[in-house]
Amino acid sequence: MDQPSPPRPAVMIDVARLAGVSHQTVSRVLNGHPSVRDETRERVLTAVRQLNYRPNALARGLAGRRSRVLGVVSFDTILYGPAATLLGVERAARAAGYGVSIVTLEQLDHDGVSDALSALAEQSVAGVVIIAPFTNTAAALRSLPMGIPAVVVEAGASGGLPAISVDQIAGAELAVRHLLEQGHETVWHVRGPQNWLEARDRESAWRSTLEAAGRSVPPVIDGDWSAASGYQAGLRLAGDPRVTAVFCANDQQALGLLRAFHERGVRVPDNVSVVGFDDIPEAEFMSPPLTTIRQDFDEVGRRCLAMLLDLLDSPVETPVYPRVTPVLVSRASTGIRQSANANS
Amino acid sequence: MDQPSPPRPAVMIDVARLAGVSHQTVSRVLNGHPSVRDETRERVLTAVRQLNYRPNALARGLAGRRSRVLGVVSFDTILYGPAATLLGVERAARAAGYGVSIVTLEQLDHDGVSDALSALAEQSVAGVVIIAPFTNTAAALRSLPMGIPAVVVEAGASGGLPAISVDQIAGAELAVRHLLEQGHETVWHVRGPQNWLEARDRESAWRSTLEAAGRSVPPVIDGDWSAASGYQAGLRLAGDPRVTAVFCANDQQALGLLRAFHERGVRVPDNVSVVGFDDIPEAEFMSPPLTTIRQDFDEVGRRCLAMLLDLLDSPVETPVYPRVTPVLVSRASTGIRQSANANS
DNA sequence: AGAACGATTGTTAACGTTCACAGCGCGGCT
DNA sequence: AGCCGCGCTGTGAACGTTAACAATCGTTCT
Repeated sequence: MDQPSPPRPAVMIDVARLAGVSHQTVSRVLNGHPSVRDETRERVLTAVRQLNYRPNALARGLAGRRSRVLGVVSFDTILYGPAATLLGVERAARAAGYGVSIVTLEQLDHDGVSDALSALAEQSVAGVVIIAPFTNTAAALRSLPMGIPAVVVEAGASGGLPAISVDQIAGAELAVRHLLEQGHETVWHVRGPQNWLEARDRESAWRSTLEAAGRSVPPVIDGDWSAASGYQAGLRLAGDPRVTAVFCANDQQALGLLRAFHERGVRVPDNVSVVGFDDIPEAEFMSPPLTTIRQDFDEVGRRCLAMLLDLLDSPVETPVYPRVTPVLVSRASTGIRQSANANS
Repeated sequence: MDQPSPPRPAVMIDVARLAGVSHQTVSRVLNGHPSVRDETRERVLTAVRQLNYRPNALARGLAGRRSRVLGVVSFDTILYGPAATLLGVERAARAAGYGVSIVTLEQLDHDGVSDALSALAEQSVAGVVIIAPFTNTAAALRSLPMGIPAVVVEAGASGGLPAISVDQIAGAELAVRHLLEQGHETVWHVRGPQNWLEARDRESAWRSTLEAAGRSVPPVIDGDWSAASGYQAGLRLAGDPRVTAVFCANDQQALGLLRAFHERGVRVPDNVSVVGFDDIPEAEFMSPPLTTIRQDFDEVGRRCLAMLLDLLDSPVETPVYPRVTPVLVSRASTGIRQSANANS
């Protein structure tokens, strides 16, 4: 009788019939194959619109080799860094006509990464972006017998896998130099969790920058990215008169540190200057507003995708992309150190 | 010659051959069909392990009807709420054996939602979770001629679509009551962006709770979730002696507000009490630690998924799930109001 | 003029799985 | 004895697309 809007969505053969061509011609038009007459192409496209036809990605993936879907393996998508990177990748992927499937890791060991990758392989994703900047991710990846093209975010020397990274070394240098230039004798450091590569890079750059400037290197304080750990570090540092400048491995830790200082009557930046890392949206509104290192995660996402697409085209050579350079955002939590230089 | 590890992954027919059965029997074993002899099942499973066989999700989706992949339409995955919900949904989905494809909305209008849903439909997802709590999402959804089962997070009366939501009304009531109980004459409100349903709910609950208690309702202050907008609001409220208690629509706004108060010498909670909403991880370490309303996003994610799976089983009746109840987390930003009540 | 060529289109066979149905062997019932 | 039914297994045909090859037509080269 009537089917004003067919309950079953149109498929390629329907379009072909309506346009009076074969299904293969429709396929050619959709994939931009050159040898199709303009008049035919028009006819097909009209039919496509008329039926509101959308090609079935599953069938596409099955028949062809590529699946227009990328996988993303992430860790804690509530953390600012991973979340921002994920968003960047997703945007870039969508712009390039790819869908994005995500898997968040529960455990960080070899099996965790392996399971995640298997799950994605099952969906036959065309490629994978791994946002899991752990020291042991590299090892896990190396031993993976997978044929899927993959790029890694922030994984340092990750077993030969192509990687995109923000230049953590440069960032930490910016932070330490900024503090030294303001007249501080040295800079203390609240580092991030040791199984994160970024944390290690920041710590070692902090150390080497101090050494290069001929300053003493104070003992490092442990942290785990959380504001709570920064708070603990703050309580520990608050009593120490030698502490005039602190570089926190991320902004949340800096927040906790500021809180502890505030409680203990340590004034920032009058008594102690503080620098964070990331430039989370809240940094500008902390008490006082936090000087920090900004990373362009959107750019990271874009480059990741560009790299992955390069890799899909020519799987032989691994493209090399430059590191993304972070910048210093100077706010009220750091100030010129008045005379009274350190102890004496 | 030799193929110690075949370059091409094994498929079902390979398993069948190795186990000495037909491909269909393999399929039955994999899908838990009851009528397979135990001995046969064992033989098949052994072959599966031996070949490291993983079923191809694309082929599965094409042949059967279901595709073991769920779609998630989200908005700003850097915001705490959406990010946490996304994580919750992903975890629950993975536990149920589903993959998750995400699409983040760029624009909030009808076309945006429509495009996102089309993109997911193309991948023939089994169902969709929509984390896009906008006032006009509802309208966009209603006019969507889609056959995909969908559940919506926080969408209030969203055109008959099944929805999971945190009880915003109850949350806002908790906040306002808490402040009134501490002796405040009334409570001011910095609301969220007007196109978010949650913002509207919180505002109207704030209003009605005040009215129910017979208190005057001060003019509402605009905000947009950002700390920056909270800061602006804070500057505006700081000079006003009538302001003794403020309920911010989210924690970021509260952060900005606290910053503005701090700058203007308004002490919290001595002069003004502040309550936020969400209980972001940073809330505990603000200056002072923020009293706020905690939402259990993990629970939201779990229920979302349970609901969607129910819906997949029986598409006829829309299951009804209770709202998730938020709780008050009392911290130092609110305190008992000392005598000196309001102005005069 | 004959043949070979390029442009355009159609035909058939994959891709790897599930679904629908047909078979087989065995026990219990009439 | 024959028949039905049940537990188990196999066979063929989908699903919707792309890849590989064949076919047709008008043109150009020798």
